[in-house]
Amino acid sequence: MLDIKFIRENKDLVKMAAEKKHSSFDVETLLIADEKRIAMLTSVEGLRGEQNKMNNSISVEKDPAIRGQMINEMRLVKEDLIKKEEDLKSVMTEWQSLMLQVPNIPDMSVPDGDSDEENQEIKKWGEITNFDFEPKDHLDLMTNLKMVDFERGSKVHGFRGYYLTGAGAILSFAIWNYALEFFGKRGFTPILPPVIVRKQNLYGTGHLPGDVEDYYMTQDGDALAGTAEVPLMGMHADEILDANNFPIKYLGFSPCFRREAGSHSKDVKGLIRVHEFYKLEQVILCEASHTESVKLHEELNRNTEEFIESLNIPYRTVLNCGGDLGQGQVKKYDIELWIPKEGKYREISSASYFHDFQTRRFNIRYRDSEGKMHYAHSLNCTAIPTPRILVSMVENFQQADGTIKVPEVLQKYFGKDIIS
RNA sequence: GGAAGCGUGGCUGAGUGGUUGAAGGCACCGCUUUCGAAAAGCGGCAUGCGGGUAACCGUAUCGUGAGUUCAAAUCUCACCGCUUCCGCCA
Repeated sequence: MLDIKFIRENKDLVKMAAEKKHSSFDVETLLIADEKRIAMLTSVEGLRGEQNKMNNSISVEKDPAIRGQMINEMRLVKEDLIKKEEDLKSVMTEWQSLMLQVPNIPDMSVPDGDSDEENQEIKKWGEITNFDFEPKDHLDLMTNLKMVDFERGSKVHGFRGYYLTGAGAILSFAIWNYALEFFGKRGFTPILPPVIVRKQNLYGTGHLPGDVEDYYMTQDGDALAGTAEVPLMGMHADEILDANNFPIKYLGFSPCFRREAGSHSKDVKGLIRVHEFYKLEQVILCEASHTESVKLHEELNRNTEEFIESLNIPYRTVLNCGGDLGQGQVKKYDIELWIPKEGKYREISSASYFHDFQTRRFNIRYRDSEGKMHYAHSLNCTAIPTPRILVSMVENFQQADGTIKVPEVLQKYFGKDIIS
């Protein structure tokens, strides 16, 4: 959500934002609705004013005859008011629905482009793994080592179902424990949030109204969150935060549910694209300063890069193009890990900042040192997704005999240095 | 699942139809006093929207939504949330 005043004063910017994000949103439609809204509001408020004034006179009037006459007069005003209020309400409904579709303004540094194919590589780390044998893909490797069971996974869950078994399960716990320690050292408070969330939280983060098809819903109308970002942001909804605690840093750990509607032909095999997975997610709330947002955005992304570096997996970082940005995102980096068998990098992390786009929707505010109220800024970045991280880990660290070396930093959590 | 109660500003807590955006207290911010501090005294202190250069004016907001009424924090209904008791259960 953007400030309507800002939209009015910067309609060209909003128009450019929609174009850059390849959104069909038309700012002119909103501005017309807004003019109507203001006109109706002014007229309704005028009538209400009249009513309030008269009501005050009625309440001090002692003479029953005069009083009765006044009340009768007010009946007429009320009829008029009811009609005007109905008109206002329908304009408001249209206005609100349009307001929810306004895209946030992307940063100047965001490149043009239609899809993830046009994201710009800004960094490459590590040597691409060379094998003196024919490497296997993660399906074969993990199935052979009984780390994963896709057949029974789809028997029980259906398409995209999987079981992590034995070493696959233990390795996941090792990663989670290591990540908890790694990010804990960087000032993040670990949180286990609820994942069954009210829909309003998805509106808050900006996932709705855009992506309705992507969510599993319960019979009570709640949604299963696709990321801990949702409950972590909802956590402070309607609160006035103490600015002394900024930046607030949370490390959420949660199951993540994605219907993957519309991606049926993509990544049909393996652990890249699944309906449920676990993710550690970094979320930050900070003061309303662009500079601070930018600084923390770099920091968040760097945290995950350093985490991957400590695992010694080759990666690259891309700057996402306009068409690959979410509605509320100002700028985004993706971190992609090298997948040897596919011969390409695959996304495992996404770092973005939103300015006050989300906090406006969630009504998360704070007072500055002068007592003035502001919406906080929000940011988030994947810390580590499992099992997706396993794909590149097992493929990169496989050996000729089909066993897998455990990254050094994980060994103390995994208990062994080889998966065999 | 059954029963009862509750939901007011940053916090606490009055307020059951009429000049109530809402008493009192705490916290916070000024000033007085003090060498300084504490204490005390005086004053200030909600947010959104619209208008105005501004002082300010109008309007809305007492969990949410609908309703009754000339008028709702106050009455009615629904929903949401919380608390307590009983039952059930991982």
